[in-house]
Amino acid sequence: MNFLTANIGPKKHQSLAEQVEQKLLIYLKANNFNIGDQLPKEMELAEQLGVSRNVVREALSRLRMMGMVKSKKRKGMVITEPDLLSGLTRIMDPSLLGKDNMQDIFELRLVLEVGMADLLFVRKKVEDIQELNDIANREAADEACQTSQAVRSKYEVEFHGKLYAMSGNSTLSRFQKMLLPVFNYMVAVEATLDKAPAKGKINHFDLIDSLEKGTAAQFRKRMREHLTPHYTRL
Amino acid sequence: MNFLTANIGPKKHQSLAEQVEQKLLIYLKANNFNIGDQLPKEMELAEQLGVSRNVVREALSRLRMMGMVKSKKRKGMVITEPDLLSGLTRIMDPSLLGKDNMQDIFELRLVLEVGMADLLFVRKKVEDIQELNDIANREAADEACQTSQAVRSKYEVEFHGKLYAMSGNSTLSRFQKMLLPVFNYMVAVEATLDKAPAKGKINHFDLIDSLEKGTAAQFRKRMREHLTPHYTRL
DNA sequence: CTTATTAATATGTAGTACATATTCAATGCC
DNA sequence: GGCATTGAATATGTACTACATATTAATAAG
Repeated sequence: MNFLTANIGPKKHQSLAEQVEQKLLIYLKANNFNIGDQLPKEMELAEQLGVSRNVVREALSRLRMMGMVKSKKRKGMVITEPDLLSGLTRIMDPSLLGKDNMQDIFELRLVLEVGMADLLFVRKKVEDIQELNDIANREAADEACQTSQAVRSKYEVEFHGKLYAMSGNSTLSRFQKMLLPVFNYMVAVEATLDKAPAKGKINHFDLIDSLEKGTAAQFRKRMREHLTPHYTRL
Repeated sequence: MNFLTANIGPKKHQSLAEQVEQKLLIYLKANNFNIGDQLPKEMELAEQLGVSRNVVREALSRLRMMGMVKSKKRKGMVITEPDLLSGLTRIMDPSLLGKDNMQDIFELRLVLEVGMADLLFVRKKVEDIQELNDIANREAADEACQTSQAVRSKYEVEFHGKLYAMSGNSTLSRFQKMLLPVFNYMVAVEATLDKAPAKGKINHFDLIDSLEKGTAAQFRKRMREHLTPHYTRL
């Protein structure tokens, strides 16, 4: 049973490459392959699917991009584990995205940082708290924070980035890094609209304090408060 | 200035298709195109990049997959707005992903549902509350819930799906739908490990009640409590 | 038995040819 | 003149061939 001949329904005006991509995905999902398993060679796939090798390669190019397969010169192709964020890393850019998508991303960040609390409390380590304190202390000592939004932003990114890293969820952490340009863009737009990015009542020390001695619920509340300036954008 | 000749650094053993993809991405980002703008034709790109049309098409296949460009037979290619989740929709499948990635996704769901509270409070409508009540009432009246995990799961999905929809964040909502198979798989594994998916102390009516008359902070707390059975997996 | 050479293999790249869909212009008819 | 039809032009979509490249396997030489 090879599933390469699966009927993918009456999609309208789909190119062969798209159809083949779908069939390959069905094929991969249905056969429960393991990482490292060998795939048929391009020519075999082309014959089985009744298309040219060219079309097969255009479809495989997509799978390769997602990290689902890897190919070597004479070894052929093997299954690999896809990268969850392979697509996002390429398109997470203010110059490529529209207003709605950026708003969604902006909101997503707020959701993540407030919802992340339990992960942090489960996985926090004393060294982590120490590092957060270091960042907050450097921030407090840096006079440039008073005048420069860029400097403020630098510490903000460093502090919150550390929180994501502490979550122990590498997908989450990677997502945050990708999200930064979009978020910064949104904040910049915010600034031009005279919606001053006023500092919330809760600062980084308050967050650390809660993380160290408080509860997840309290931390969420403080984080929500800390992010209040951004929540006005909803 | 075309940026197609951008130096993409000394990446080792990259195929031409990958290199061209990168160059095209740089090209698109740097030129601040608008949706609908025309792109050079494939042959022109091939010449400018010094590669065959074949290679260009393999790269373009990826961009098409992400929804960044659309091409029509004689019109050529135009810029379109990429789909944030085009990659994820393809790979979000338990049979393709490994343990770590699935754990990340599992956690992500918990983070999202707890962190989502403020979006819900900003955007909730009376009809939404009504619909949530309908779901919860149907669930309470359905005796099959006592015996069948599948039936319980059905209402669970429906209720939480409605919450995502209420968030007003379509990316978030779409993500939830894609996340379901993975989450269900994790729960199924959970079940075999005898970690009974005991019901939390907070049920759907409690969540509705909070959403209707309470605060976001309270809702987060209840949602966290509602999800407690799953939080044991952290 | 080990090493060097050679052959075989599957992907990567180039190039040509043609199919297909769509636009645009020219033609011819009323 | 206005309008429909026809036909040419164009860019993508698909097929096919040829060869380059890297890697493995087999073979020959010492």
